[in-house]
Amino acid sequence: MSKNLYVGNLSFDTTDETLRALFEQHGEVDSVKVISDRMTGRSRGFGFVEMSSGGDEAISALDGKEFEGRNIKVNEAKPREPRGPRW
DNA sequence: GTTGAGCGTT
Repeated sequence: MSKNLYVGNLSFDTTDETLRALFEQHGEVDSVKVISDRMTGRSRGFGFVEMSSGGDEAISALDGKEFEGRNIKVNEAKPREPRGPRW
């Protein structure tokens, strides 16, 4: 079973590969996605990590820890919401 | 700097 993790307060220098490398130290990373504003292309400062195992360990180990100069927040992610009525 | 997206038919 996989676990979906939310990672917030990320540095704007953080990428999907750096995030993956960080989480792979505590479990099996199934997929990583760093969120960026699709309109501007700039970083939003947060991302998501899907882990096949060790997700719980990664949360307790990486939550509140400093990463790339920023204190990151890690916890289980919630289902994605609709993008909106129309934009 | 805080909870993702797709532009067309998965």
